[in-house]
Amino acid sequence: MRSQRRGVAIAEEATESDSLTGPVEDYLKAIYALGSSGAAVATNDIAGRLALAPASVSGMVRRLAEQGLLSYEPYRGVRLTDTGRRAALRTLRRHRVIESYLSTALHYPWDRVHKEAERLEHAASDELVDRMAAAIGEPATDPHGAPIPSRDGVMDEKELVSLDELAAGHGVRVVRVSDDNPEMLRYLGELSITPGAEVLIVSKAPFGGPISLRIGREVLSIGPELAAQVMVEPIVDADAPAH
Amino acid sequence: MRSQRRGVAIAEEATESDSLTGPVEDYLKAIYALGSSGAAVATNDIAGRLALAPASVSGMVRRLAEQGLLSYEPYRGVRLTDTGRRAALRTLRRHRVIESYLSTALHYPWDRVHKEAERLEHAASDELVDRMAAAIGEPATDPHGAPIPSRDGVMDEKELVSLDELAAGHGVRVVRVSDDNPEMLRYLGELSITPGAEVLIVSKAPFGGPISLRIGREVLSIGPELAAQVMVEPIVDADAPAH
DNA sequence: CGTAAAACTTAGGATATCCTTAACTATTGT
DNA sequence: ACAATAGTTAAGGATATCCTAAGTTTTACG
Repeated sequence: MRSQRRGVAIAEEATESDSLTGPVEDYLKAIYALGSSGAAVATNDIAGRLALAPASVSGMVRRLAEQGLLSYEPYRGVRLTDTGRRAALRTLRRHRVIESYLSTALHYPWDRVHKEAERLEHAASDELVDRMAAAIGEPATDPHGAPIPSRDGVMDEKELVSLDELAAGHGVRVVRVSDDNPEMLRYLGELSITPGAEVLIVSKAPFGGPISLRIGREVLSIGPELAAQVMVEPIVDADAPAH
Repeated sequence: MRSQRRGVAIAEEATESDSLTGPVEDYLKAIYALGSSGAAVATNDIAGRLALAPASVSGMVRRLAEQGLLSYEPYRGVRLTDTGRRAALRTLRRHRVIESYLSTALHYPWDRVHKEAERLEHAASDELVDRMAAAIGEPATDPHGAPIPSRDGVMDEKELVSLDELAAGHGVRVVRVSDDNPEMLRYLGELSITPGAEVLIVSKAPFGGPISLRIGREVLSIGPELAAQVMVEPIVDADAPAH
């Protein structure tokens, strides 16, 4: 596990404050997301997620390693360093606070917050993000149910199952949906499948067939592809917390 | 007045929607500001305002002319086209709405809104800016008193005098102060010299001496350099409009 | 365990933006 | 008319990011 440092004298520890470009922040976010399981992240997966050629990722990843944002052993994948993880979480916090703020304070429809936040997250100062968070009561999650990292980079991700993994009969609460497909979000919104909604799985047809759900009095059915995007947890009575 | 078009086939009329980079928007803002008098704007003045070498401006200005954002005759200065003016006013609107929003909705101190807006103005969508403006009641001016262009690019600039141009005895209302010097803004804030404040010019010492002002019950004095940054208008009784 | 497929890297370059210095040219003021 | 001022072109450099093509390493598995 020989370190990669070459002739370059200094490591240029990321200045922490800012100075990260938009694309770099995007790399870090992607690597964070892909590496949540703790394993090293594969070049190809990063390339896939960012829609870039694998060779581009190799190059960028080397630079990020030189900046101390991640550790990198050629052919073995990358892993964020503490500095890199902090930077990723800071960007994630920006993104999600901005999404929440747009939704709550400016009444943005939830299918459009992602795109706007994607641009603003690279331009907003920490102060702005903190003020936004304070103004809307320090929400714990964004409009799609994704947890918002705290100022000092702590985020608690729940273990969740997706709606298509459960058999008929389960009563669940929607916790989170994926945030980057506006059309899907609009559709889910129409169906009232939003974080917090309580859903009963009425039936589930085999071989990729439709899943029938009851939400309040409505009964509707969705395909497994859509169901896979809806993350849920078992319903626990709010007045009688587990244990 | 031979046109500059070279071998390049198309003129690529600015796509109107966006696609302007941050620096380009800054050029347009600068040219707009310098050209308010209607005259052509000198290369050197643009360079001075943006802290660039004059040669850099020559280069950029040629590109902007090719994009149809301004008209440019070498050695004769530049003038914004309608397209260019609209783009400049859009950026100005963004900047000032954002400043106002930060101040009103997020309680930013007025000396810090400029810097934040300077970054956000290049990233915010028109929709965001419009929502911000609506949320704070479509203000007519930003926190420093600068008028906010309307959605469709109309801005009414008043004729103003600066505080150091007036003789003792005048009663005036502060309309506008320059926005880019945080320390000055903090100081003006401490003195309650903010847009809307009513000020009586008590005395004015000659040869660049101090100007003595009464604001409410306070009497204070400031130097001419500072006074030159404070734009005022004569007080007209609000209940009895002029004429 | 050897080899083909998959994953990954390096080499070499293209592109896009914006900026600079140095040297030259045009305009202007006296 | 000519020096001072203003402005221009030429040539190139800094960043930052991406790509294709070709080669190398790892992995899967017969």
